[in-house]
Amino acid sequence: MSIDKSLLTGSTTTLILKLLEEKDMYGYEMIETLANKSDHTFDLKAGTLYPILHGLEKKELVESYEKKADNDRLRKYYHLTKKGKNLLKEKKEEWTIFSNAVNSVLNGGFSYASI
Amino acid sequence: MSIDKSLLTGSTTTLILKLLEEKDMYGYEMIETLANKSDHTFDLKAGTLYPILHGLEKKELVESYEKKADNDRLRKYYHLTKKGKNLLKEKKEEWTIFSNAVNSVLNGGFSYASI
DNA sequence: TCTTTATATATAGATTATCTATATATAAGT
DNA sequence: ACTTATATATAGATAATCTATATATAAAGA
Repeated sequence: MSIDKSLLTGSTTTLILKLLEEKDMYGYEMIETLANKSDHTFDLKAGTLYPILHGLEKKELVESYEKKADNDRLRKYYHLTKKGKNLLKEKKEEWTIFSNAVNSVLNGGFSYASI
Repeated sequence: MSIDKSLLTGSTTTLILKLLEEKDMYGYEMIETLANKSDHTFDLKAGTLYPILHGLEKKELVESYEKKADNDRLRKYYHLTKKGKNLLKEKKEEWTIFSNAVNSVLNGGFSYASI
C-alpha cells in the first residue's frame, strides 16, 4: 500500500537533516537512502529534493562542496551545520509531540486532561 | 512547545473522520474536542475546518443535519457514512505505515531491507 | 446597560510544500 | 545503438491549510 503523499508535508526537511546528521551525502544518495530506510514509503522526487537543499543552504542549515566520485563524476555533497543540528533537535521533538497527539486521537479517544 | 502546523497536512481529514466515528458532532465541537484530546497540539481554525467539512459532505463521506441545542441555538451535526468509515480505516493504515517509516529514519538508521 | 468574550458557521484570498514535467549530461548495461 | 541509471536543476501546477473577514446569537463581566 502506498500512502497519501501529503502526509509527508512538514517532515521532509526533518528527514533530510537526519540523514546528514549521520554523514555527508549528495542529493541522489539521499533519495536512495530514504527509499531504503523507509521500505519505499518515501520515494522523494528529484524535483522535490533539490529545491529543498538549495533552501536549506540559503538558511545556513547545510553547507555544500563538490567532490569527484571514482568514476570521475562530480557530486555535490551536503554537510550539516551547527545551526542545522539545532534545528534537527527541535524538529525531532516536534515530531514526537505531533505523532503522540495523532495517536492519542486515533487510539482511544481519551483526553490528556482526564489523566 | 508548539509544533510546525505543516506537519498536520494530510492528517486533518483522518482526525475529523475519527471523531465522527465515535459520535455525531458539529463543527465547533470538533475543534474543541481535538484541542482537548491533543493537549492543544491541534488548534484547528474554523476557517480550516468548515471548508473541509463541506468537502467531505460533497464526497459523501459524511452527512449533515441541523438540530437545535437547549438554548435554541441551531447546530449543524455531521454523521459518518459507510463510505467515510471505509476511508477512515484506510487512513489509519496509512498513518501507521507513515509514522513507522518516519520513526525508522529518525531512530536508528537501520534499513527495513536489512532485517 | 454596555461591552467583551464565547459560541457557531461561512467564504475569499494568500501562503507554502510538494508534485509533475522538463531539461541537461555522463556512465553503465543490453 | 539504445535504454536505463546516475546526478543535478528549474518552471509551473496542484493541493492543503492559513489568515482575514463576515455574520449572528448567548453569556459573562464591568
